[in-house]
Amino acid sequence: MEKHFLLTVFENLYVAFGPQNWWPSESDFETVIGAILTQSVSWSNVEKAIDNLKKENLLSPQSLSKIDDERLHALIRSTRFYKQKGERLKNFCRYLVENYEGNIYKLFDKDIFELRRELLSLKGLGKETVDSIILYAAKKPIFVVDAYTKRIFSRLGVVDENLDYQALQEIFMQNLPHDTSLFNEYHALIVKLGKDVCKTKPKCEICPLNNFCKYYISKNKF
DNA sequence: GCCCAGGGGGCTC
DNA sequence: GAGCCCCATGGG
Repeated sequence: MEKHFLLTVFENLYVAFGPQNWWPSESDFETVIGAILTQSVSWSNVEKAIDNLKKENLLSPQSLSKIDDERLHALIRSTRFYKQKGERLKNFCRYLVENYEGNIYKLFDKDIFELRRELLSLKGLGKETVDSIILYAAKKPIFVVDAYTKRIFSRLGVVDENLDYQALQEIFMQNLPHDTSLFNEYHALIVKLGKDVCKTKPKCEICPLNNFCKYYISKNKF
């Protein structure tokens, strides 16, 4: 793959959809909470939960680390696996309070890969969630991979559809400048394209990438 | 009624 | 390491 290709795709998406303004939140701590709550659920479900937490003044590491389970479950029920997610939130907040005085910037103040390893060691934080936290909350340049990334770029014919997370991430990291705002906008645009166009049943007619998508050129191949 | 979301963990083989 | 199941709401 030519290095220029990934930038060309980005430019086409940006022209078509414009800036996505991720991550929608009032604070970097809120971004972390959103990253955990949005695991396998649409963002509209997450907004309700975050609004609930705000209304009750609970959106802080100190409050969430010691909140009653039943109460938390009720507030974040809209985010699907709410018992698991409740525990994940409390786990993270407890860790933050005990090790960093509840200050995420003290947690973030380290090398990008050291931070990644540390976050990955926390239960309930996998690769995608951790990379989202690093990119959108800590604002360090790491490329976030998700199911849409795999689906879209394998259909474009530039990556193997069986590549794992790490391999796919390396392709983007090796072929793009390590720029936080580029990675921010690129991932958001991929999600936008995935949601609106490139679903299981794609709408190739309205896809801004259709002139170089192999799926579009020979549909019966897939 | 169906489908699937801005995943991760645990288990089996 | 891959394949499967579990979790368990809401919008189209």
